[in-house]
Amino acid sequence: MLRLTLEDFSPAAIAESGQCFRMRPVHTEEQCWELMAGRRYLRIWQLGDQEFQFSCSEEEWADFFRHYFDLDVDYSAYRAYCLEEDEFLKRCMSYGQGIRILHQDPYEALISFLISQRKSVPAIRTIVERMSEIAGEPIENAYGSFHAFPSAEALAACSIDELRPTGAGYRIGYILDAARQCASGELDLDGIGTLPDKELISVLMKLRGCGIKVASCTALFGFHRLGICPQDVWMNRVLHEKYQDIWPQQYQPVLGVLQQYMFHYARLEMRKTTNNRRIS
DNA sequence: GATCAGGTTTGCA
DNA sequence: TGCAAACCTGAT
Repeated sequence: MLRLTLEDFSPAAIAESGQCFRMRPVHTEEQCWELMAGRRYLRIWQLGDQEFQFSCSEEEWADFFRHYFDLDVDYSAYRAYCLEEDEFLKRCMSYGQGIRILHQDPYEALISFLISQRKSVPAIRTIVERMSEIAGEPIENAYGSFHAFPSAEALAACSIDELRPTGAGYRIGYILDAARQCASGELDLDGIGTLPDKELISVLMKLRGCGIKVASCTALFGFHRLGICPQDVWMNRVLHEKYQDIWPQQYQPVLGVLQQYMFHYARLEMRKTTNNRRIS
């Protein structure tokens, strides 16, 4: 158990920001979240604005989770890219204060975002959870029974019929293809980690079911390429309505981070205004 | 029950 | 090169 004061950290915003699918509120406890990252389990309690308690040891924090939450970086440096006159982005950044771009495992990100196509966040969560139950290693701890994210080898060994109960539908073929390529070494995710952004995206896009959106999400959330901005329908609407279809040049180096604030804001605003599909 | 979902592939002009 | 239809199924 570990207690920390963190200035720019919001489990609620991170869990809802659509970048990961295995972090969720624990409803039986106040201000509490849990997550699986690979085979690691973590529980987080928010005790005050900046006061947190974590279920891991100091060693596991230092070795893994501190980096996982990108806490070695000061996000005010990213927010400083905001143009003085950009009131919209200012509102998004204030709204999403505490968002981090996680250092997720590239393979986990790839599989998760292959599933994400044409699916809502709750549906993706359900599918990932069931996939883990079917092919992931069981994990027992003081908080209950869980399943690790299935390894590429475990997934590759599955048949389409075994994965059908996940509800992933036609995406199952995409998942199996990708898992088999990772397991066989045909696709070396560690190896392509050194490629420049554009080449990384184009290698990922050779996978079946991996178009520009899924490749961009994998690059941003799995490879931490902060200049890459996944353009989905929400971000297209923001880009069109707020930026006349062109991102400000100055934003390019950290557009992925700025995008995350905008996406989070736009998604929750849209939910409120069902009649008027405009973002204010 | 209908409609849509944070897309991609395929087929056809 | 551009566009629409088809794809599976859960969530609302």
